Amino acid sequence: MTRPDDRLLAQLRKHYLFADLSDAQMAELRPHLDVRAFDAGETLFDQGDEAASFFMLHRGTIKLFRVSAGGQEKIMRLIQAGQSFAESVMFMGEPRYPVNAQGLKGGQLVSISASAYLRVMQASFASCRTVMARMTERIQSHWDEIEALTLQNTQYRIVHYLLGLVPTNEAASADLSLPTRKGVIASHLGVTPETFSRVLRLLQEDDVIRMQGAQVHIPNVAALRRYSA
Amino acid sequence: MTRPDDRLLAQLRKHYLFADLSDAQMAELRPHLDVRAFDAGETLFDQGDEAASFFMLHRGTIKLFRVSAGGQEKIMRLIQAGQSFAESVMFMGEPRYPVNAQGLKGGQLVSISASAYLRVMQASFASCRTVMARMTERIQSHWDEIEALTLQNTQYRIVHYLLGLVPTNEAASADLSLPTRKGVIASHLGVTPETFSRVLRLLQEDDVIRMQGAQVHIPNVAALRRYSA
DNA sequence: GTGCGCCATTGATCGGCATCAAGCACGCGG
DNA sequence: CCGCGTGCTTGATGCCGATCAATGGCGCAC
Repeated sequence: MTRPDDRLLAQLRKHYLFADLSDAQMAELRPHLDVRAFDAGETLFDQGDEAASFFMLHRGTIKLFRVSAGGQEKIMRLIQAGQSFAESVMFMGEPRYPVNAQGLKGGQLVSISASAYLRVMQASFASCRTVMARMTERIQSHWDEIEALTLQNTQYRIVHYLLGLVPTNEAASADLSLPTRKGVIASHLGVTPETFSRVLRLLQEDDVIRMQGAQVHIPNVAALRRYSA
Repeated sequence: MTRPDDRLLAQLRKHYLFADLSDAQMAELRPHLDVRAFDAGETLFDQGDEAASFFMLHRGTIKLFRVSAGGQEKIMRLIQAGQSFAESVMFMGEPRYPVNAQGLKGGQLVSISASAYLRVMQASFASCRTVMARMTERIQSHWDEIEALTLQNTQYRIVHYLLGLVPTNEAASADLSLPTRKGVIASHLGVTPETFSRVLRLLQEDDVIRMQGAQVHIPNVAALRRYSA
C-alpha cells in the first residue's frame, strides 16, 4: 500500500477523473489511492476476477485482452500512460473485470477504490457527468470498431489505424512511430501478424507509406485517406 | 407535440430511466416528453443528425444500423418495445446520432429532451448511477460482440444468438420464435442471409434444432450449448 | 564473437464465407 | 385463380485472410 506523493497527485488532478474534484474531495479520496510498480509480462488481473478498484496508468503500457477457447487472444484496448481503465467496475452489481490485463512495458499503476470514488462522486454532479461523457465516447468507439470489423476489409482497418496515429489532422505529410510491437497491433486490429505485414508491404509498394522498423512516414496523408474509400 | 397520457406515464415509471425519479421530478419532466407514432420503413433519424432527444420505444420494433460505403448495412441493435436508446446523446458536447434509426414494425415512440432529463438527473444521484450502470452493461455487451466477431466463427455466433433467445436458462428444451425477419437477424450477426440460412440447415441436419418458419424448437438446450464449444 | 530466442517477413496452401445466380414458398391484390 | 413481389433457400464459384512452414534480422546473454 503506497500512497501517491504530491507530485503524482498533481499529475492526477489533470486527469478527467479528478479534474472536477475539490481539494476537500481529493483529500478524502487520497487514502483510497494506491501506487504500485509492474513489469512487462506481469498479469495485473484476469477476466472474471473480483474487482474493487479501477486504474489509471502512470507509466508504461498495458494490454486489455480476451482469449478464445482456441487460445488466440484479441487485444481490446491498449492502455498508454495517462489513461484510465476499468472505471466501469464502479457500476456493476457484482463487480468483476471483464477482460485480462497484462503489462506490455513495465511502469507504474495507480489503483482507485471504486466505492470510495463513487462516494466522492455522489457530491459532484460535474464528475458524474464527465465520467458519463467518457463512457459515451467509449461506446462510440466500440460502435466504430464493430462497424469496421463487419463492414470493412483488413486493408481498410489497417489504413484507418495508421490515420488514427497521425498527430495533427491538417498536416499534408506525417511521421509517426508505432506505439508497440507489430504483433500486438495486429491482434488489436483483429488480424494475424502475417496479414498485417503483408498489407504494410502493399502500402509501401504503392508508395502511400514508407517505413523502417517502427517508424512510419506518410508522404501524403490525403492520398492514404483516399486509399480507404 | 403530444404529451403522454396518464396510462403511458405509469408505464414509463417502470423503466429504469424513470424508476428512481420522485413524483415532483416526473412532473418537471412531463412537458419535455413527446409521443409520436411511426410506420414500418419510416426513417426516425439518420446518423449524423443533430440530436436534442433520446427515446424510449413503447410499441413496435426499430433497427439501429450503419451503412458501409458499399451500401451494405449492419444492424447494431434491434430495439423492442420497452427499451430505450440513444441515451448517450445526453453526454455529448455536440450531440449527433451515431447511427441510423428506422422502423421495422410500426408503433409508438416517446422522445425525451436530453437537456431536461439531464437537469432532473442533477438532483438525483440514484438516477445518475442507474444510467451509468446501464451504460456499463452496454459496454460489456459490445465487448462480447467484438470478441465474438473476431474470435469466433459464424456458426458459434448464430448458436449463441439462439441460446440468447431461450426464455429460461434452466429448461432442458425450449421453444422460441425469431423476433424478426431472418435477413434482419443475419445483418445483426454480421453474416449474409445465405450463410445464416445454411447454418440453420446444418443445425437441423445435426438434430440440435428443429424449425418451421420463424418457430424454433430446441430439443436439448445443453446439446446446443456444447455445440458452440 | 557466437549462439539463442523472439519477432517480422515471405511464400504456399487451405478453408470459410461472400457473391452471383437460380429456384421455391408464401401472401396479397386483381 | 392467377400473377407478382418479397423473402428464404440452395447451388456453384471465387476471393480474402488464416494457417502452416521456412527464412531472415536483431538484441541479448555468456
